[in-house]
Amino acid sequence: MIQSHKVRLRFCHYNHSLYKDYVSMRLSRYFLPTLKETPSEAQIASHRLMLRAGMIRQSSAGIYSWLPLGHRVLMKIQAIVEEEQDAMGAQQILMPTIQPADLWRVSGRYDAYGPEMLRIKDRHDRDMLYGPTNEEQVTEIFHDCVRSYKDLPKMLYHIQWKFRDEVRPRFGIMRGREFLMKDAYSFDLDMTEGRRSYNKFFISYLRTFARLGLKAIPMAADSGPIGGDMSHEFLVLAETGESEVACHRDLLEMDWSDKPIDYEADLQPLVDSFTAKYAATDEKRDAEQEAALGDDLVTARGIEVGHIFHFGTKYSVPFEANVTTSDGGEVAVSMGSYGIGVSRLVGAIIEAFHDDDGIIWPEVVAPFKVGLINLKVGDETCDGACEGIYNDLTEAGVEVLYDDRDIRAGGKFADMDLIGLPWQIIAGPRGLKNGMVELKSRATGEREEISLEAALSRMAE
RNA sequence: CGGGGUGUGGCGCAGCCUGGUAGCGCACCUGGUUUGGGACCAGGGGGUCGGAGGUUCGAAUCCUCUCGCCCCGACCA
Repeated sequence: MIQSHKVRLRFCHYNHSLYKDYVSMRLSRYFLPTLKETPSEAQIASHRLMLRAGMIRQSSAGIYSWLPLGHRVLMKIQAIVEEEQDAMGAQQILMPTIQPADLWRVSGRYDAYGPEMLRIKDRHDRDMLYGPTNEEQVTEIFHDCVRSYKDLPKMLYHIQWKFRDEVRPRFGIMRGREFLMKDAYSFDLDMTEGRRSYNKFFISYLRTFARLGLKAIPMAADSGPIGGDMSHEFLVLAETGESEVACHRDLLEMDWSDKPIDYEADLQPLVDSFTAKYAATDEKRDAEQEAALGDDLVTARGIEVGHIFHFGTKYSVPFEANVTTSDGGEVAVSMGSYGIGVSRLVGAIIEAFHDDDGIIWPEVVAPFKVGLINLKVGDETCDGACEGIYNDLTEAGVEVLYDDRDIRAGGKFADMDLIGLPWQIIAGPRGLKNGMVELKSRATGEREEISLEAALSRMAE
């Protein structure tokens, strides 16, 4: 019943790295506590649907447990983020969630950060904190381990739970206090080299979000103390976005999901082709430029899913993260940091893909590819056909969620639409008499009556 | 952190104003009838009404304090 197949995803936020086979499932055994009614606290679609689809449960304000269905999606998103980070040359590490306050005293941020930082004391009465980010930690590691310009450039990333004690968490996991984030850090000899790293992340982010089925628009962001043009936010357009944004229509048309990128080539022209076009978050909008765009102007609401930033020597100086140069001198390395809100992406994807009946997962992150509905459990023909479909698809490497529960058809349809698997195979006694099943696309709602064999080969493609 | 709201079984809610010992729908369990878009009948289990103090013969209900959660705003991946 449970068989290994080619769908492999990596778990990485545990103590050891391991590969896990994602398997098909029988709904009668699956932990999927769906809700018919909407919990009153959920205001926006993604929050509502994640609770109703049994993906998450709230623990306290802005803190959630991830149930099997939600966890699967989260891990799939994480796996795609990892693949794209690996592809651009970043290396995965894993830093702690709990950090010593002393580390943050070096950069001065222990006092600067304010009540958003969750502060803890250990049994020895030492000041600790639950990390809201990891610049200090990674810079210390770099300081300890790297001496020479010959070791540069380096790009390190990790995917870890972070905590920011938001005054007002909201929108479910979209703005929780605890959240899963990919953050990466680049180390270069100088700003010029730093820009090369920055550009790699810029392009890599376009690919990552495109692969997830999202249109994420890079928009100039406040670049802080360093100034210049080396900070961008990536925003997904969605009705329930937190801020009003505007951009050139052309930026909506980009699709990087299947374009090969040579990360060692000069990426500047590519980056320029995006940054040249107008794109602004609400606080950066410019009425004059927008008027000039005319029909090419698009305004919408946006969800920030990524942020890249070059900050030079802000941390390398206090941590003395220096390298020797080719002429025997010594310089503090030039650094950048690059974030992707992994858990937030789950919400962002749902905001972008849902209807009144439920979620509509893009296939790449769908918890299962196919939902198999047995319309008459207990009927020999139906049970036999469904077992066959279930086993054949699973063996072919297709993830199937088989609704073998002995409940009414309406409940199965409703649950399947709610959890939003891309395809439904509906098998009932009526069609099976002639060897036919229904294949329904969740996205279009289209249903076609096709032979059992055709359904199998279509899904196994 | 300012402003507002809310807390009654797993979920959604009524009861509170006008105190008399807790109710409805869904879900759950049992039996039966049903069975292609969230069935019906009968029976059943589950709640110290967020917590503490007070008023009273008596408090879900009135008073005081407190905690949780949600919404608007400011702030943020």
